[in-house]
Amino acid sequence: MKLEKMVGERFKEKPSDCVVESHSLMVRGGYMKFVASGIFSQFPPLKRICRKIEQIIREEMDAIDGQEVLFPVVLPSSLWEESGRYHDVGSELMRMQDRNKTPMVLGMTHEEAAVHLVREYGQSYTKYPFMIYQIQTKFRDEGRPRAGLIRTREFTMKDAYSFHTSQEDLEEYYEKCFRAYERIFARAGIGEVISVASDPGMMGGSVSHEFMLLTPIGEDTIAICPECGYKANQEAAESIVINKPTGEEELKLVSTPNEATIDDIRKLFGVGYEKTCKAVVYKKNKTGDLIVVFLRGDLEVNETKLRNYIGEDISPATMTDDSILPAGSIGPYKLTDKVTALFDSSLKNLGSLICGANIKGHHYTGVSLSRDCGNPDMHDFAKIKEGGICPECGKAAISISRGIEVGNIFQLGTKYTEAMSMQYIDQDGELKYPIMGCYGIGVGRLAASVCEVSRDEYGPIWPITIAPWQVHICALRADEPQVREYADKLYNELQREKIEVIYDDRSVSAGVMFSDADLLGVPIRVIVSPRNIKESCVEIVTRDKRVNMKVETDHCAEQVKALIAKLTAEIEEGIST
RNA sequence: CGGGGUGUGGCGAAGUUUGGUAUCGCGCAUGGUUCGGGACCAUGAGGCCGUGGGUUCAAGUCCCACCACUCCGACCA
Repeated sequence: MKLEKMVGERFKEKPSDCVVESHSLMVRGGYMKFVASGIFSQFPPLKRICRKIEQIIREEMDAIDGQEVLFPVVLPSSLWEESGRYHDVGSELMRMQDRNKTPMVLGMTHEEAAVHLVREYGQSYTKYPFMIYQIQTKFRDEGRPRAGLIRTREFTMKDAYSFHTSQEDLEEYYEKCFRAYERIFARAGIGEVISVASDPGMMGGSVSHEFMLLTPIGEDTIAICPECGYKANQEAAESIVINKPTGEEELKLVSTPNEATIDDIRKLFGVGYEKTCKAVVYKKNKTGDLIVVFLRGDLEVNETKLRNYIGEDISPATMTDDSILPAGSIGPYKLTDKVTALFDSSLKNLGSLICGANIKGHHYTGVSLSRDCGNPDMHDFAKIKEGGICPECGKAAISISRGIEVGNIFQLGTKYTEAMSMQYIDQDGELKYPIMGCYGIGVGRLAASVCEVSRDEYGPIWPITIAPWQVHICALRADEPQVREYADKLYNELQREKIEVIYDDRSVSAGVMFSDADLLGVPIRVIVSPRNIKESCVEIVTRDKRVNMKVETDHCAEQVKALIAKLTAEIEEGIST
């Protein structure tokens, strides 16, 4: 490919609405173009990167006996009615009608389609286990797309679905897929991706993992224990708080006209967090019923845990002056029975708390939950925090990081096969529901993630395994016959060797040529110039600046090939087999 | 869904307070001079100032409505 004729253009100025580097570089580098919020077209460089990522995924899925299939983008709503998700899912599911007014949806995930495809096939236990996967466009009408390709509405995703006749078999396959994912990320050049335990959410099932690339711009929060290696998404991590038992004190009503927050209370009474009790109010989305969560003053509510406990959707409720609860003065003692009170385990052993009195501008001191509030049950509703206690090894060593979720895997169980009546006859002639697993990777997000962690101030530094081209020839002063003659020859020679090469023979200044090359991020660059030709040599440099050498023109092609082999080997070395 | 912000040639911005000829840089085209990190000179093309209404002799600028995009938060199967 000649750069001269490649569609898309590269430019210097950072687009005004880019807040993360991968987004800015991919727009500036002519990788993609904005079409609508969360919707992009891809220019050749990005398309090539995605194709390579897809190929890696394909090879690894095939290696664990995956069978590639293709589901439709547009599905009849009736299929989603079968699983019950047509009504469970919110507005992320794009709903529409076809010309006959039949309700249709745009596929945002394909569990239903997968079950639909194989439910006649899978009628006998002898067919199991098997896994089907596709690489295809998904559409999720996200409320808030952001950060370029990190969170889009339309995106390409590899989604895989496995079917088993026993939980043990699922677990064994899950483990195989886990390893395949590690190989995929390593081959894509981001072997540093970690796996974390996650909350399965409304997907159903029990066990699930997310694959996270740690970076400050990530949308997920992850708890890591450096002592024992425990890693979990913050929303799934158990929060453990151990309080030294405190003695009980006399209950006293105190006027606190100006104290509404925990910090106000601590200042007024000169106490630590172990004396404070925070109240956070939520409402059930369906009924509007209020729920108050009480927890120790220094902690925050983990809404995922709360949602899972309640079993339905909730959202934060704002208390106004005419609400039944007085904002800033809500407490467990003498609380109205019109709301549900829940208690976090962080309040255990605390015998003397300062709590809101449920009277505007008043607090009680000396509240004992066991003595005054009927000794309520306590559950884990809090977010684990920096320095918190590790649920695995018990040391107070948890560190909190941000990460991009580049893949996830779930043990689904029989949620979909039951809902959609997929059954097989087992050895004993009994009818049973197959057990499912599902496994996803976002292709574009993975490309953007690599860019995010592998770049410098001038552009991306693509790993050779997913780079849009392997070699970039910069012919400085291609108007000089000797330069042109040699560069043309090299270009043809490399292409004959099936090396992917982008050739820049434009009559532009060296600055422009190098800047464009930096933005394209091709790992190996060959510089042909009058200066080099005079010495019968060329320069071979790598985008990451680790290699910078002059070689004789006659040996250039073989040196390039050796370098490609070396860079590829470096990436493959880190891969477990 | 809650709260902010922004819409002016392809890109980045000024102009809006105080209404009066559409402005700058980059890019693009043509010619010339340059030539190893986004060169220089000259000439030129390109904009119903997000949309619709209103006020006014006159609206990018003031008023009303709408739309789009974006940031923070919520949701994200």
